[in-house]
Amino acid sequence: MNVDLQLEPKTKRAAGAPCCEPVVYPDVDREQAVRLADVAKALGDPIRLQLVDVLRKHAGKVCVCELVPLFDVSQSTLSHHLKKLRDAGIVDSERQGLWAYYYVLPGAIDELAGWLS
Amino acid sequence: MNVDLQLEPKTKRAAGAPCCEPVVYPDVDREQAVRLADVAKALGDPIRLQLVDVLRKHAGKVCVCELVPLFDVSQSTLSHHLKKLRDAGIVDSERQGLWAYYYVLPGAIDELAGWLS
DNA sequence: GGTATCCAGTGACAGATGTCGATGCAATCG
DNA sequence: CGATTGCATCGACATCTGTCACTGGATACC
Repeated sequence: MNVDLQLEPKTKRAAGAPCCEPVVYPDVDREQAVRLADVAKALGDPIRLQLVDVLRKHAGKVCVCELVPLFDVSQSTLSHHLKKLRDAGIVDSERQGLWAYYYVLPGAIDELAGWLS
Repeated sequence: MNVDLQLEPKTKRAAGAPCCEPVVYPDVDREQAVRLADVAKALGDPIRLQLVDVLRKHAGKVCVCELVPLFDVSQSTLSHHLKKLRDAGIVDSERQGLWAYYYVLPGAIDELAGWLS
């Protein structure tokens, strides 16, 4: 790796001529980029990232009432973040009487992890 | 994996008593979460994600004039996205006469990739 | 010097985001 | 039934974000 092709000294193009043909193209198409970016965006907040971290490491379903005291935000704000993670397909929830239990859906994160590696 | 500890039926707490003690804690501290979230946020836009994809796959330094025609946005918008990636420490640039060449800084992405895997 | 080219920055603007308090709602307890 | 509890949603607000047209600075050519 690190091929580092030497920067060929481009000469100024002739007046009116196109600058230069693109020689590189995206490997991921637009559609996949939107999917991956959606997941990355959902992880682009420290609270949401820590939420996912807690849920992943716990390897089970965690009650919202255990999550709220871990963060320095109001309960409604945390609920909002959990909804964002749900909308991004990263987590899902399950009602059990009064309580709601959250857990990670492994698939969505794996696609981003695969692209990053 | 998938231990799936059975959801113990919590009984309603006594009036005034705290709901339940948190038994799970984040594995990444706040500081690391901010760093990781910053990188994820920078990747949270399809154009920026494709930009990084192009730069990574090309394994070299790519001229801005090659990047512009790949995307359906104005030059100034693309420059704005490149600045965001620079600010996040994901890419850096190098001037060569009139042209600017961008390339990926491997480190920043690796930390996020490690956390995701 | 004068002109053309590449690219970063500015200003503007609509829309999204993070946050809170207040409210709503279903389930549970007494 | 009435009261309480856990959680989602609403309304409001300030801030951030993505986009464009325009400007400006540096470099290269004639």
